[in-house]
Amino acid sequence: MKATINDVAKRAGVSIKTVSRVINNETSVRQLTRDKVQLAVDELSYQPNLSARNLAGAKSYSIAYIYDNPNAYYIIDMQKGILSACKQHGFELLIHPCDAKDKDVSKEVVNMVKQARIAGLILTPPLSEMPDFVKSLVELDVKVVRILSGNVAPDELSPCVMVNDRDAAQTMTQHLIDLGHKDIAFLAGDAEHMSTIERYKGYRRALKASNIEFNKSLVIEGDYSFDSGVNGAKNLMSEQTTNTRPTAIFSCNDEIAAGALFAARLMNISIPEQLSIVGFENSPFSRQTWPKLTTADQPNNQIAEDAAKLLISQIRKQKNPITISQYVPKIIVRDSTARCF
Amino acid sequence: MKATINDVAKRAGVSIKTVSRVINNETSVRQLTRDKVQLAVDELSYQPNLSARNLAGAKSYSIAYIYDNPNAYYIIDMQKGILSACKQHGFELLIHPCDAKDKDVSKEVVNMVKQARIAGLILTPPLSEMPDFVKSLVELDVKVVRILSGNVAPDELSPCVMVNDRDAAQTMTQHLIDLGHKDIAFLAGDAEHMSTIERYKGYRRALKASNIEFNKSLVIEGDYSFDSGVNGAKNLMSEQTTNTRPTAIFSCNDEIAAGALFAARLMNISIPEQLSIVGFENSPFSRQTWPKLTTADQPNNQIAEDAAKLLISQIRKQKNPITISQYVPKIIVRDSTARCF
DNA sequence: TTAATAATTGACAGCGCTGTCATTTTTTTA
DNA sequence: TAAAAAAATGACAGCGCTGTCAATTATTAA
Repeated sequence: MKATINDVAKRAGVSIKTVSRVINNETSVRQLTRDKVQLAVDELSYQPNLSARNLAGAKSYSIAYIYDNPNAYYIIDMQKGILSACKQHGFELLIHPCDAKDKDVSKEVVNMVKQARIAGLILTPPLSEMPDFVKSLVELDVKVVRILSGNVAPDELSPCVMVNDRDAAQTMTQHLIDLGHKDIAFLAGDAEHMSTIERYKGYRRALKASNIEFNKSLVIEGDYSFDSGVNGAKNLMSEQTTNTRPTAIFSCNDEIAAGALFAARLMNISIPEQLSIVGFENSPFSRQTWPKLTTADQPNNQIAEDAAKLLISQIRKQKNPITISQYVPKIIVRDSTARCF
Repeated sequence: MKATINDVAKRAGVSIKTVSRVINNETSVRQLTRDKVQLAVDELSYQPNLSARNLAGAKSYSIAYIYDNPNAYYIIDMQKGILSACKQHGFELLIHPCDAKDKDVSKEVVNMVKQARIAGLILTPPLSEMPDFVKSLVELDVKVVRILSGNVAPDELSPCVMVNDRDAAQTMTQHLIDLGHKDIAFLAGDAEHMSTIERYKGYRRALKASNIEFNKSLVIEGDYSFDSGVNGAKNLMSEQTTNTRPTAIFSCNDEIAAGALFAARLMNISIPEQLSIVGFENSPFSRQTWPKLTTADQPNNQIAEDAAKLLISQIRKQKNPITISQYVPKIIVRDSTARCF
């Protein structure tokens, strides 16, 4: 059956406590002893019992992934990355979906953390962007790592893994500019989301870099939904509009872009001949629209694994763990963009 | 801080063991005592420590959700349903993604179950449809509940929650027939998946019920992918084809349908005027295609919660738990179907 | 070389709960 | 009514591990 720490101790000819020291990577174990123990561990393919550890120690070996994100693909990817880090370090993962809009989220999550003796938390947008929420968690006896949009962490509350949407958005906009577009519209996601803000900044920066005059009427407020894309594009492209009609549309995510595509179809505007449209996120369905969407992809799996590792090293109080990784999403050019007519 | 069983015992004026009996719903506790204890439990909002339980008892309070399904929305829904049942019954959920195509899945999962002292497993397609895989798990000391396509469980290996794709597919096909279609094609998913088989049976049954002659050349083999839909529809609708060209296409899922939509666009066939197309699954993007897809929706959340409850009652060896719930997906009519021209 | 110091190692209690079995209380039977 | 049977309760060990602190061994200084 399953080996216990006792079996390992006997086999290695040392005390239980010494085995415990080795598996916990504590100092003050002679190398010789350490090797002996490690050998026994390997031979018995021993794995510490998480329940016993959690029960006995002051430490906890559980981390939780708290999420509220409408995008299932994102969550699944994150989850997989986190799980993989957990497996590597002998941690356990608790999954906790919640509703960011609920005014009691904070209380609810705090309770859950207290109840479950959790060592650390991973937060993704939009939860990671809610300062009060984050603060109430940081004040507990848990480590927190946030995944966020931006170049620099917004505060010192916790280490963060940053996704540089700004640079990606700039590159994306530049792609449009390189195709000869000058009248490039911006279909925003939820205004309070950092991803929207960052993508907007990147968009502006690209225009500026190419000396293209910014036209405020080409920026349409909205949210991260298909309908928002439909309405935004209608707005921009309808016959009655008094604005300059854009020749390209930057959408804050793929859903918005899909909405814009839908609207274009409605108005008999052919894509990409009469209008270029780009998305952001590389959701699976960005390959299943007509035409397939040019979009930006981020390695969510990797990001999540890094975040989890960062969290675990925080928990173990290892060296200098406030490393803030930065990822820049990569542009994927497909069929929804073309040279300006 | 957090209340322990000891606190409850003191407050209720009974022994620890009696509290344990109450919270485990054991018999042979007088109603009066039970009430006293329950009161103390409520007052202290006591929740048993899972680690201690797992460690002390022979029983385990962990169940695992093993999945391998490309559809993230499906997994997230399932997960949420399971989580909700777990919370209600004080169980813990382990998440374990795996790769059904890997020849060592079975070994890998078996190991994981042994390692983690898991009381039960929830399996969804395609894992739930792999007899050898299921068998190797059932032989361990764990309860298993499967979620499957069909009317009746394929075997006695474990209790199952059945999703009646057949009836749903029949209704869906009938919808097409009601619109005057007679030449209805069938774009299959992976041939070995029960969902494909069941949906096919429903399709055939609907044709038969309306005395429509079955035309084998309208059935196209494929898999559950966008590309499969593209190719299938091209095949069916191209100019050179020698077959009857269908006036409607039944696709085994929304991705295939989206592919068919894509192909139709390529071939300048207008939907739904010249061709009706239906999907299956009600994935979010079925609302984001042009035109929006008529599809079939199933209450995954509820299915998952039921499956988890069934599993937990199995674990507790309660009464007669081999209840096999049956769900019939519901047709959602949108814009991709129209009366036959 | 020996005493003093530092580095390793181990003995033991106890985390919060459940299982076993003994004890007490209640109910039934004669 | 007492004795026997059944039901309810409790005492206690122990699940596998970690924390504390004492004991042992190795290393350094004198």
